[in-house]
Amino acid sequence: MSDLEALSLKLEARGYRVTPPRRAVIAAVLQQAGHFTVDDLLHRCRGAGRATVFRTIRLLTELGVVCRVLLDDGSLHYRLSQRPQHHHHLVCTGCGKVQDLDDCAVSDLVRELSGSSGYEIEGHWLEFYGHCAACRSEVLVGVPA
Amino acid sequence: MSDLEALSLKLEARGYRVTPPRRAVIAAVLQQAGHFTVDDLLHRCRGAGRATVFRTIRLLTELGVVCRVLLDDGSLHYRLSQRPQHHHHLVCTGCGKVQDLDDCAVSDLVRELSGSSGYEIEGHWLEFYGHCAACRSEVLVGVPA
DNA sequence: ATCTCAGTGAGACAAGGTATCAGGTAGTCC
DNA sequence: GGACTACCTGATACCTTGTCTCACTGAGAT
Ligand SMILES: [Mn+2]
Ligand SMILES: [Mn+2]
Ligand SMILES: [Zn+2]
Ligand SMILES: [Zn+2]
Repeated sequence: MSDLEALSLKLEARGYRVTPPRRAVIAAVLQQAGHFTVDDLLHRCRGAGRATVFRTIRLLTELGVVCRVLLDDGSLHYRLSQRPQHHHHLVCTGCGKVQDLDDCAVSDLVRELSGSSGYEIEGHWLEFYGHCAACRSEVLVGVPA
Repeated sequence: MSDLEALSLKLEARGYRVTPPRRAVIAAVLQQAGHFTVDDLLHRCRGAGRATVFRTIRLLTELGVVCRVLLDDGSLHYRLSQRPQHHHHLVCTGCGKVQDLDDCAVSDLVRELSGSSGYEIEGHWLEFYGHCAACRSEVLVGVPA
């Protein structure tokens, strides 16, 4: 079964219709290599209007099919989710490569904070930025000894 | 010395002129209770054009006078900084109250990740969301026993 | 007095996203 | 099959959060 079929079934199981525009958006998402904006998608996806692309991305986000990636400049990108559960990202600011982090690194912290702060903590944002090994060695090549 | 004077000196020390529009923006910032948008500021601040308000907020952010607060919906607000150093926030999604967290809770984590991931980690975003004690007890009042 | 340059505001522009609304179409019930 | 309905669609207007352009101003240096 193709990824597209699998996602179609997932939508149908949730009561959503799998229409040609939605199929087009999903296909475009599946073709994206790394993280992308809705505009990227629009350029690679004839067969769905702008509003529908935004609506479908929102849908896919709610279903956990894509995840939102917050870049260091504050802009939001999207990305085909590699993990169904809650997780965070390590983004290379050189090449844009994204590493999904296995587990939520702050769950202990959240528990601790819940106790000490008096707040009931219900959510958080966490993203890391840096340079991947490949981009680091590239930089080194350019630097005189 | 008033806060306004102190900030004026800080600007001058960095080589910036303290002009009436800048003074107006700073005064408006000092009057804000919690976090605010530039639009909030514009409504409470005659004496500076929109572009200047944005420019001044950017300046104050660079100087560490205000900090950016990322809300759970992804929108960016600003806030008079209570701590000069790098820190994170705990935001009440009920009343909007912001708690500044003393230290960066993920610095150990960053070090650990730097080793295990092969990335050189240079930055991160971290914000927590929840309900403060006051908002929690309010909710309880509304809930039937 | 003149020069220079940081700062200014009006307004254009841009990105990213939502609201509106008339029209299309899939599925359902008879 | 025909009628109904609920979902879905795209064009378009609109909104927010900024940045850019550009002619102008005004402080301060010489
Ligand atoms: Mn992810
Ligand atoms: Mn802060
Ligand atoms: Zn890289
Ligand atoms: Zn609260």
